[in-house]
Amino acid sequence: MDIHIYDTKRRTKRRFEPLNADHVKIYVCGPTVYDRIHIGNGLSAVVFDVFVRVLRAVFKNVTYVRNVTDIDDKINARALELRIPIDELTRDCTDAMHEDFEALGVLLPDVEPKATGHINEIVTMISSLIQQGHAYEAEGHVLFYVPSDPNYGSLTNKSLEDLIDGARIEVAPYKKDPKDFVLWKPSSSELPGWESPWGRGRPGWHIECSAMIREHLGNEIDIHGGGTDLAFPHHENEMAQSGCFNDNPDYVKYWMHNGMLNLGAQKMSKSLGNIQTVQELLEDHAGETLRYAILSGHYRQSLKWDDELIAQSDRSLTSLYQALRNAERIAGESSTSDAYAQIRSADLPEEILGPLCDDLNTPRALAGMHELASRLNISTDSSEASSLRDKLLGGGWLLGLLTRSVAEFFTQDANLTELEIDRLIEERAQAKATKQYHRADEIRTELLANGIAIEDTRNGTIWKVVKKTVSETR
RNA sequence: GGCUGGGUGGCAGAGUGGCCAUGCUGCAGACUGCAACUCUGUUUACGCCGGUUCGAUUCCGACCCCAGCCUCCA
Repeated sequence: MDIHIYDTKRRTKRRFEPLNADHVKIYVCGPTVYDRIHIGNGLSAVVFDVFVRVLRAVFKNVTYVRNVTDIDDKINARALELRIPIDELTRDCTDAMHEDFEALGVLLPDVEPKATGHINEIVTMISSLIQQGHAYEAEGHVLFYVPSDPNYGSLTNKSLEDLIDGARIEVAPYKKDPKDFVLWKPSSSELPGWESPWGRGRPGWHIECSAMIREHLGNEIDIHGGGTDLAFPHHENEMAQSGCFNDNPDYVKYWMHNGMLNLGAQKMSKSLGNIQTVQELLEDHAGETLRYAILSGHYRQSLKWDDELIAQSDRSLTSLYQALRNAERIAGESSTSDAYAQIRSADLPEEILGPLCDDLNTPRALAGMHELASRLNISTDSSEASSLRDKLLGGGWLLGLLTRSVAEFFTQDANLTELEIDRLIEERAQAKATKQYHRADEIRTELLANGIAIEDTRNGTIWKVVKKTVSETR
């Protein structure tokens, strides 16, 4: 199946043709680790997680690299504030990030390089850029000389004049051109630093990615991803460095950028302080619910994040699990979508894979999931139900949803033990049999007070945990 | 100011030159002892103004509004 992706640089949707169909290479910018990640970071990770699942369903061999920026002035400041060593901070934050990603159903990338592990490669690239006349040393800094790159601005369609007009940054006196950006900067003795031809120092942010891409994927890659807020200046600068280094400004064949997650009318960002961490959201919501909420919008659009979105997502996700439960009744034992990890495109449901291949249209893919669920709910034939269930789970695998068993999903956070619940349900069944409906309703009310809702089916009574509302939680 | 991307029914959110998106919610029925679940049906749409067209939410143009980027950010 063909994949089409919107390419930020060409500003159009293009058919994806890999450089080498036997080996697809994708690089995505991960977070800077100095604190708990927020749900906006989670969005980016989830989006590219789904995209890589789709790539893997279509291509045999995919290498997915997602970096961790572990050297940065904010990290230094945060470590100082907490009075802990810098490497302890970045290690703890990276561990925490892995926990949060896992809760969101994000699989590990093939390689997760850290900037600090690539200093040699960084120094090599900077030296070469200096030699080629694209960079220069000044007062212990090495700067990229922007006017030396005829392609500068071509990723984000910026003219050099516009950049000067809109410049909000103070121009350091040692810069030859106000647009020049730092490749290497000096470190005082108490800051992390490495010896280099330009003295002890540390790399600038943009050069890290150039170096890690080259080290792990080579001089040319198929796809480069990240948040749209990284397009300028981060990716523009990275393109300048790598493009000049290789003399190939098109070393990235497709640029993909996810939209921002908004809290209220504004982008969620650490500098604005309007963030919700994944950790705190997980206190009240299942990671899978958060993932559904993220996928409910298209990845290039900004997503308005609020309690209503989460509540709707939770109800929608529940309806998918309910269909799976129906399937269990008709077609017998069910499994989780994890069982579909190795399945290739030909065996995955067209209803879900099709939309995902069309520039990762997750809202339409979810619509496809619900259409499958509806067909499952009206099905009475066990082989048909079983086939629909397989499709639902296959689609679930692509989206990273339906990873829990039906039993697990409906019994999450139960207040009573299963034994107690079963005993009460049995008592209610007897009350019903003898038409003591008052007692039967009493038991139902009692269960509900403990967060257990029951449903009578022709095969007996089943139960589930009802979600706590905000007022009940407090 | 420049550069991106948007404005769709109560909410979220796809999509299309003429026909059902989908989910949640509301309403009415079926099922049920009553509920719940499920099913069936159903109301309210495409920012504004022009143009092209037999016909535009969808194409073209102007305008208004929103978000992102132009500083660190996913």
